[in-house]
Amino acid sequence: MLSKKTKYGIKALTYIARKDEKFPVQASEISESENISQKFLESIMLELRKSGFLGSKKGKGGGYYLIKKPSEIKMTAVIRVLEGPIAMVPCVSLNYYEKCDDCPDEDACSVHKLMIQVRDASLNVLGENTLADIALKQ
Amino acid sequence: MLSKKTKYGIKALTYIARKDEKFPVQASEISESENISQKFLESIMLELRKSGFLGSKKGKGGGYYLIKKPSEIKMTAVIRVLEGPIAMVPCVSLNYYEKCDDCPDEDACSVHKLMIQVRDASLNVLGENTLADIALKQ
DNA sequence: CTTAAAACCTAGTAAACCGATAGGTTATAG
DNA sequence: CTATAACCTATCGGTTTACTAGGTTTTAAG
Repeated sequence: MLSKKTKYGIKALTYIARKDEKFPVQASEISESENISQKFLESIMLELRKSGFLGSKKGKGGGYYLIKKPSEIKMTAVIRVLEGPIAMVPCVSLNYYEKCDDCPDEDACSVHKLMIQVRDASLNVLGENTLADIALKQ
Repeated sequence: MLSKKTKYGIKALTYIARKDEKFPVQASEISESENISQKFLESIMLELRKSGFLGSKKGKGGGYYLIKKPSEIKMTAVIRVLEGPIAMVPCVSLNYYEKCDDCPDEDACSVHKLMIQVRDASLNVLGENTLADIALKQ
């Protein structure tokens, strides 16, 4: 299951991408429009800024803005930052690999074999989709 | 992330499928061979029996056995029973659908749009794979 | 008939995680 | 100077996860 954090983060990025304006968008505006707890959203925006997706401006008229073009933001990158690994099992994760302590031989493991396929399928979808793609209305 | 419960459940099913013997397999044997806590595994086996994947025999010489042929057991079915929905968001789940309370219009939701694609990709892999496929060694 | 084995059942529990909330501080535009 | 909005830290109740404990029931074998 996708965490609310990731879901809200993607929604916020989408919101900003759809506005397509020069001046920054406030977290309060997004939280109202998207029905997201403001304080919770603030922490997510902060994370998106620190990880290089957003820039910010403090004070009156401040807010957040995209640093890159929506078409250059892959959903794999967003999800890896907010959610963590895309793989369903650490032992098939490309970016967060961890060996299973119970499993002596990965190549013999049926779960491993299956989850590699699931990972590749998900990775394919999330790698093909950019923020620009999902921000398109309808 | 896949829960240990699901992971252990799939490993147990694989173990039984690979033995390919007439007489039942004990939970204790599986727990030892696969490094799974016995009591925890017992509860999983019970669930797999109650959901129609396994049959059981009590007492000495008892154990668990597959009710259907491995090639007839789709991984979608196993995962839905042990893990729950395959979709990453309830609003795109086929078997566990739930409306998001924050989202007024699913068709306009970027997360929805993306997660439908991820769901279909995963469903495709998990629907194509049976227990027979993943139990194959190598 | 007794004993051991194995499934079956119920309850509890420590730790982690999630989704927030509280209560500020800092920077900036007007 | 004041209002605004990002930034930061801490906390917290609820839920889930991965077990563990401690049995009961059924059955094969001696």
